[in-house]
Amino acid sequence: MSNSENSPVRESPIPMSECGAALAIEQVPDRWTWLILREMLYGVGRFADIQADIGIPKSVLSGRLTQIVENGLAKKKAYRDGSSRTRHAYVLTQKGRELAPVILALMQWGDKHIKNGESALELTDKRSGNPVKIGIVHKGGALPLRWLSFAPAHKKDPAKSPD
Amino acid sequence: MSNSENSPVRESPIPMSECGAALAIEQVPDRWTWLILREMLYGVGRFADIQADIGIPKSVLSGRLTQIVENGLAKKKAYRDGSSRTRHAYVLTQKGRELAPVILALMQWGDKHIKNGESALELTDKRSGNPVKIGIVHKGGALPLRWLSFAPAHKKDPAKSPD
DNA sequence: TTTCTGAGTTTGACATTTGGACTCTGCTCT
DNA sequence: AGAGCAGAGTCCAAATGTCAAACTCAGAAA
Repeated sequence: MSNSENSPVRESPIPMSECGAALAIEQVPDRWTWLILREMLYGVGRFADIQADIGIPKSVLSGRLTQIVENGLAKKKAYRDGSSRTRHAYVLTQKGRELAPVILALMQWGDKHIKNGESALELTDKRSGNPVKIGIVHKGGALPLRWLSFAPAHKKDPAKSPD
Repeated sequence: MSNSENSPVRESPIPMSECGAALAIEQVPDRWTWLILREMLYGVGRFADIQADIGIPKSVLSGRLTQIVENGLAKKKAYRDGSSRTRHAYVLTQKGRELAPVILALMQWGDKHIKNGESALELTDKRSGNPVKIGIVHKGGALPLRWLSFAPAHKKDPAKSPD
C-alpha cells in the first residue's frame, strides 16, 4: 500500500467532501442499515421477516427503510404469492445491488478474521460454476455483477483459501 | 445474482451468528469507525489530525480508538519526527489493513453513484503502474493487497470506467 | 360486519452522542 | 529547575437516538 511508513501523514489526501467513501458512508451510516441491506441482498424483503432475522425494533426498522428508499437503494414493491392478498416487499434497486461487492468483501473479511477462514456462503461464477471472490483486479478484468451467484456453503473443512 | 425473483425469500440463508458480514459489522459498527479507518488507510494516524479531518468530537474519537485497538484493527505506535519529542500515532495492523478492499469498494460505489463517476483517488498496481479496481474475480486471480498503490487522481474528465 | 394480520406509528423510559470546558503528562525553552 | 505549551485525553449537561410495548390502520376473510 502507499504509505504506512514511519512518520504519519498529517492530512487526508482526499477531503471528506470529495471522497466517495465518505459520501457512501453517509448513505449507509450504521449497523442496522448494513444488516438490512444484507437481508435484501439475500432476497429477504418483507418488513416482518427482516425484523425477525436481525432483531431490530420495528420503529427503527421503519425509519431505516424510509431512509434506504429515499436514498434510492431499494424500493417497495407489491407482489402476490399464490392468489393470496397483495403484499409488499423491499427490493434492492440497481444502485443498491451494486453495494454487493462491499457487503461481500466485508463478509470475506469477517470469515477470515473472525471465523478463522470458515465461510458460510459460497460465491460462484453463474456461467462456469467456478468459485469467485472479491479482490483487486486490473481494470476490465472483473466479472460483471450479474454473473455472481451465491449459495450457503456445504460444510467442508475450513481449508485456507488459496489466494 | 441469486434471487431477486418475484416472491421474496422468508428467511436469510445464513443466520446472523454465522455470517461473516454480520460479525464484521460488529467490529466496524458506525460511521465514525469507518471514517477513522479511512483516515488510517490514508496514513493519517495522529489523534488531532484525525479529529481535524473528519470533525469528530474528541471524546468520541477517544472511545472509538479504544474500540479499534481492542478489536485489533490498529495499534498505537510511538514515533519521532526529526529529533523532536516522542509522538504517538495509530497505525493499522494487518487485520485492519485488510479492510482496504471494503473501504475501496465503498469508495468506488460512492464515486459511481454519488459523484457521477468522478473519482478522487486512483488505484494502481504498484509494479506495472496499471490501474486497478475492486471487483469480482476468479479465485486466484486477485492481486495481493501489497501491490496496491493509490494516489489522488489528477483531475481528468470523468469518463465512465470501461468495466 | 366483525375479525385477523401484516405493516407500520406512537409513546415514554432509557442510553448514547455532542461540543465545550477542564485535566494530565511530558517535552522544550530559558 | 521552573514555566510554558501542545497532544491526548476526561467530564459534564443538553440534544439526539434507541428500545419494547401498546396502539392504529387497511385490506382480506369469514
